[in-house]
Amino acid sequence: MSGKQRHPEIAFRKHDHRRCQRQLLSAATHLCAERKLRLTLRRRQVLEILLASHQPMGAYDILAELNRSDDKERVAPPIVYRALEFLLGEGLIHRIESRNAFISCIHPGHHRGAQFLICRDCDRVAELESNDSGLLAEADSLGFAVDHSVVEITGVCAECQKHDR
Amino acid sequence: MSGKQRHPEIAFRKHDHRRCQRQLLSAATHLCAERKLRLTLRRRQVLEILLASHQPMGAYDILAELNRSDDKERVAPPIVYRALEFLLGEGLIHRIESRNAFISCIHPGHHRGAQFLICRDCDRVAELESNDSGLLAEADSLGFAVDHSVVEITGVCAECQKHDR
DNA sequence: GGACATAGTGTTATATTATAACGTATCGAT
DNA sequence: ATCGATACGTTATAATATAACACTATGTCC
Repeated sequence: MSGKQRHPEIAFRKHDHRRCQRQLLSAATHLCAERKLRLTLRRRQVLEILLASHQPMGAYDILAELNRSDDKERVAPPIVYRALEFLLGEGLIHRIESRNAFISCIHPGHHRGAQFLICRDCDRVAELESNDSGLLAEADSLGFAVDHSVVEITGVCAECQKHDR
Repeated sequence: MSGKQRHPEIAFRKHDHRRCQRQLLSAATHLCAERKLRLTLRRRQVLEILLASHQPMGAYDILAELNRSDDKERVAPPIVYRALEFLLGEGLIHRIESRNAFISCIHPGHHRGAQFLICRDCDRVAELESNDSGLLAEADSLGFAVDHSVVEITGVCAECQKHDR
């Protein structure tokens, strides 16, 4: 499988996003098949909406997007939240706590907490995979059993700094 | 000034909390005086409520607490949110993003982002002060200008692990 | 010490984010 | 074909947060 390595700062660079999207959706499909899970219509729709960009989206933005396409069916919040819950659980998306928002994962299926650089100008988010070992070691030395870690760094990305702020 | 050093895991240990509280309130008072800021009634009340424990509290919990004491005056959400905003701005409290909650800072006035260990059993929160230099270095190498960092690690504290879960 | 500008408060209303509860539909196994 | 389990659809509502505006207190300039 070629082209699978995605560098962390992909969101901050020009890239063939169509291809990126296709690959990630395909990865999700395979992952669900392997795990014998159902990537149902709603789940796939929500994932596709998130895959359309490397920007975090609020649940209600996703909802609006779902309701935009067809002018017939209107869908209610629980539909979206349930799909998000599933996708989070399988490591296909992440939640950005500091924004109450959700974003597609660029390393689908890796459960271990990622780290995010969030540009406050353009709102793009880079997903890093440092092993924040220093901190985890410190937790360990205090006898603290780590479940999950949230690391979200806000600032201004290189691109936006060029545009003079 | 004696007894000023507070170790990070203080929340997870028995300690003279009355004293801890008194010192932190006094530190806040001095800090506001130095900075020529007003630690008004509402601000002090909210800070005191947060200082009463090392546990994060939601804005509406704080509100309820404010409204409990006197049975006369009822205060509305903006009062609380404004006080919280001030206290956050001066580094007297922190926001725990993953819980939509607020907690008193054990190193008042230090603005740089702290790191938190959050016990999901007892809800106590330890405030660390690692320099998560690895991550910041990585941000830097991507040309990303860091503003603020959120680091929240959820798990089970040593104490709660003893109680067999 | 009165007039002014500013910062803080009080109040109402409302926006935004998230979940409870319950009935219906779909899927997969037998 | 039936059954149990999972997912969906729907209504209502909970929990968190802010907008907007009038009023009050504080500091400061003269």
